[in-house]
Amino acid sequence: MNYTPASIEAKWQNTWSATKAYEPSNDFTKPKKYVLSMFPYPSGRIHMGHVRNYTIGDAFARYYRQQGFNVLHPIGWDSFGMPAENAAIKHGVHPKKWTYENIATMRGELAGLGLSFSEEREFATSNPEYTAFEQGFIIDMFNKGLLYRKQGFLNWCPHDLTVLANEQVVDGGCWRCGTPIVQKEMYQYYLKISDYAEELLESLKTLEGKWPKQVLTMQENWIGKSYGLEFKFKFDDESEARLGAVYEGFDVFTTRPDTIYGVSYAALAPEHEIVRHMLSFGLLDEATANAIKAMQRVSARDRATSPKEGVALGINVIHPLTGAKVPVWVANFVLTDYGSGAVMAVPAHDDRDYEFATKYDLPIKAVIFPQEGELPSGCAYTEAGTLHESGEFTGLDNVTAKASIMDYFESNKLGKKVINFRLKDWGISRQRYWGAPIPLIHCESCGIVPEDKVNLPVALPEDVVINGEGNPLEHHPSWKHCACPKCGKAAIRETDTMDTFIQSSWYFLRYTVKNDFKEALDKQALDYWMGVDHYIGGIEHAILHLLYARFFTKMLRDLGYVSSDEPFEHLLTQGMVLKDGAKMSKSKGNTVDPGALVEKYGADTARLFILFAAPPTQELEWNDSAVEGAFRFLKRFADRASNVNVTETLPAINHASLSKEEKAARKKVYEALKRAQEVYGERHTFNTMIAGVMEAMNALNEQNNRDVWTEGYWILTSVMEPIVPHICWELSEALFHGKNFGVQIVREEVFEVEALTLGVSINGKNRASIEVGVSESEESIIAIAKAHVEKWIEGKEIVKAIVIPGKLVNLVIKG
RNA sequence: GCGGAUGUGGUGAAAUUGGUAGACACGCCAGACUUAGGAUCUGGUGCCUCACGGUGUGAAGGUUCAAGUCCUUUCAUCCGCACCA
Repeated sequence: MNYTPASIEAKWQNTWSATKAYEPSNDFTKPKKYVLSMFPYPSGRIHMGHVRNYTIGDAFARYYRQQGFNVLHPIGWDSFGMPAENAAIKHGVHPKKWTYENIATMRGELAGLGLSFSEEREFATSNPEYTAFEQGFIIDMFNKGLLYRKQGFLNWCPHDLTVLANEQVVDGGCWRCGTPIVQKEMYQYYLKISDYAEELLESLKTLEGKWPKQVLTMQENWIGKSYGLEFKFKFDDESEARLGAVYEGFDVFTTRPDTIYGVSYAALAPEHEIVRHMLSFGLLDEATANAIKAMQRVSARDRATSPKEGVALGINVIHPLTGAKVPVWVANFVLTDYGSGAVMAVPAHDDRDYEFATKYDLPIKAVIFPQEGELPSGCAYTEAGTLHESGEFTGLDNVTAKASIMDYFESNKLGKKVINFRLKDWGISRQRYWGAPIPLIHCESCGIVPEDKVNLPVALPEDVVINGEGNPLEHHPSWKHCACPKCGKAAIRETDTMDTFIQSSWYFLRYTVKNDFKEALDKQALDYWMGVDHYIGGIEHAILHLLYARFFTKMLRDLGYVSSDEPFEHLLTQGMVLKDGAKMSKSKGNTVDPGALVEKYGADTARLFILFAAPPTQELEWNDSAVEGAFRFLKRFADRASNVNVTETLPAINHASLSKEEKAARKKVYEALKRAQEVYGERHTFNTMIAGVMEAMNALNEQNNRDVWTEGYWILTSVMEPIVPHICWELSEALFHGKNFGVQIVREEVFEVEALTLGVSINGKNRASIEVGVSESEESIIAIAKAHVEKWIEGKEIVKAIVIPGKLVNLVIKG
C-alpha cells in the first residue's frame, strides 16, 4: 500500500464524525471507562504539550473501546482567564470574541489529530449555562457558610489602581508601568477548604498506587498537618501598659514545645494585630515604623526568598515556665496566615530563628544535646537529643519531653495541644472582567444577599472598557446597580469575578451529561460515569488544580449533588515538551507548530513520535529527525502490508512446523501484544510498546511465510490502532474488513523454548555466553560455563559458582 | 527559602523483582540499487586501543558473589509555591 497520510486521515476523520463513532452510549448497564485529558485554555493555537496530552488520552480511550468498554472521552474549553483580558488591553479585541475565535481554531487543530472525542459534550466554561450552574453551586456554598468574606492582602499597583496577579508583578513592579507594587488589604471571598483539610489529607490514602507517589507527597506537604502546642505569651506589666491595656498578650503555635526553655525572643508577623495597633497609635519611633511598613509592602513570595529581617518593638512578654522576660520582635519570616501569625523563637534549635538571632545578636541558648558527640557549631541543632537546663524536664529525651511539656501546659491551663494545617482558605475573588461573576448582592439593609437562583446566570455585560486600569465591572455605568432580592431596595452587585480554578474544579462532572441537559448535573449519570478512570495532565497541576477539584467534589457531595468522594481514580502526570533543553515558548522562539507537522507528515506520525520519544511522565526533548524516523516506520508499515492475505479470521498456524525465523517472528509479535496489555494496564510506557512493535516488524521481515505475516498484521494493527488510528483503520479495512479490532488472545505456545542463553561472568564481570537445554542440571551448567571461560580461570581457584536460572552463571575466583 | 522530581553513548531512550548495560529509534560511517527520492535496501557504530585487553550509567564513598537499580554524602538541571492556567 502506498502511504498517503493526507487522504487517509481526512477519510477516516470524516467517517468517525459522520457515524458518531465516539459518542458514548447511554446504556448504563455496560462496563464503562471515563478517560479525560485536562481541558485546554484557548490561548490561540495548540502546542506540543497539547498534542502529547490528548494523544495519551486518546490512546487509552481507543484501547478501552477495543476491549469492549463504553468510553466517555470528552473535550471542552477552560475559557475564562487573564490572557483574554490582556489581548483586549493590547489589541483592543473583546475578550469574548478573542476567546471564541481561538476555540474555533483550536477545535480544528485538535480534530486534525484524529482524537476520538465526543462532539456532543463539548462546552466552554464561559458559556452562560455553565456560569449559571456554577453560580448556583456558589450560592449553595454561601448559604452553607462555606463561602465567606474577609480582608486579605493583594498586589496593588498605585499607578494603574488595579490588583495584579503574581505573574503580573515583574521585579517587584507593575508589568505595565513599572510602578513598585504594594500589598493592599481588601475584602475578598474565600472558600473554606480548611474545613476539608483533614479529609483531603486522609483520603489521599485511597489514591495510593493509583496516583503518582510524588503527587500524593506534594499534596500531603501542601496540606501540611502538624501537631503542636498553642499557648499565650503574656506581656509584662510595663509592656501591657504601653499598649494601653488593650492586649494581655498573644498566642503562639509551636511544633517544638520540647525546646521551650531555649526561647530567647518572640516574633510577630509584620501584619500582626498588635503590630498594627502600635503603628496606628504611634507607639513606635519613626525608623521602626518605617521598617515595618517596608516589610509589609513585600509580597509573601518575595519574603520567602529575601534575607531574614526584623525590628524590636521594645516590649516584652513573660516566659510561661521560667518567668523570664522575652523581647518581642517583628520578623519578615513569620507568616501572617499560618498559626496565629506569631512564634516563639529558639535560635539554638531552629534554622530560621538561628539566622535571625545571629544577625541581630540575640542570645542563643542550647537546651537539646545530641545523645552522642558534640553540639554542632555555627548552625542550629534540629535533631533529636536530651533536654538540658529545662527545669523539671531536664534529662528527658526530646520526644518524651514534647509530650510531657504539652501535658504540663494543659493541666496548668497555660496552653493546649492543637493540630495546625498549612493549607489556607481558597481566595476566589478576582477584580477582573473575563470571569464568572460572584452572584452576591450588597444591600444596605440586608447585608450580603445571594442572587435569586431563577435570575441566574448573573451574566457579564458586553459593553465594557478594558484598559488595564481598575476593575471593568466596577466601572461599568449600570451593571452593578440592582434590586435587593430580599427587600427590593436599590442594591449593588458584587463586582468581583471568580478564580478560573473554580471552573476547572467541576467540568469533569458536567461531561457526564449531554449539553442539552437542563440541570447542572444528573445523579444517575454521575453514579455511572464517575470517577474519571484515567485523568491525564501536566505535572505542573500536581497541587492546585488537583487539590481544588478534589475539594469541590467533596463540597458538592455534601451539598447532595454527587456521590463520589474522589473525582480521579487514576492520574497520569505527563512531562513537559522541551526543545534545546528548554520549555517551548514563544518568547524563547523554540516552538514547533503541531499544525505544520501534521501537514508535512500527517497526524499519525505526530502521534507516533510523541509517544515513542519518551515515556509519558518524563520530559520530552523535541527532535526533528526522529520525527522523520517515525514517518519512515509508518511508510514501511503500509508497504509491508502487501505480504498479508486478505481475511476475516486469524489464520491457524502449526507452530512446531515453522522455521527458526518464522518462530522468532511470531514470538516477537506476541511479545509486542503482551507488552501492550501491560502498558495500558499499569506501566503506561508507550515508548517500549512501540519499540516492541518495531522489533516485531523487523522479525517479520526476516521470514516470508504469508500466514505469519497475516497473523502479525492482524495483531499489530489492532495493537497500534490507539496510537496511529488512521493508518490502522485503513489497513484493517483493506486486509481484514475491520474484523481484527478487539480483544487479542496471547498464544503461549510461541514462547516455548528448547534452549536458554546464559551469560557467564567472572567476579560479576561478563565474559562469555553459553547455550544450555531448559532442563540442564546446575552442575552441568557450571561445567559448560567453565569450559567457555578457560583462559580466565586457568591457575585460579574457583571459590563459588552461582547459577541464576535462565539468566547467568557467576564464577567467583581468587588469586 | 520550602516542597517534589530528574541525571545512562554524538541524540531520544531500554534494562518490570539487585543478575549478560545501551533493546528500539535518531544521527554517523561503509556498501548496494536507481526512473536521483521526504528515497529504499544491506552491514557497522559506547569510549580508549592496531590488537590483547581496559573502561563505562552526574561525582565521591559504601553494602553485595553481583549495583543504573540498595545506603551515605555531594553537584547540576527542571517543576510547584496559593491571583498563570
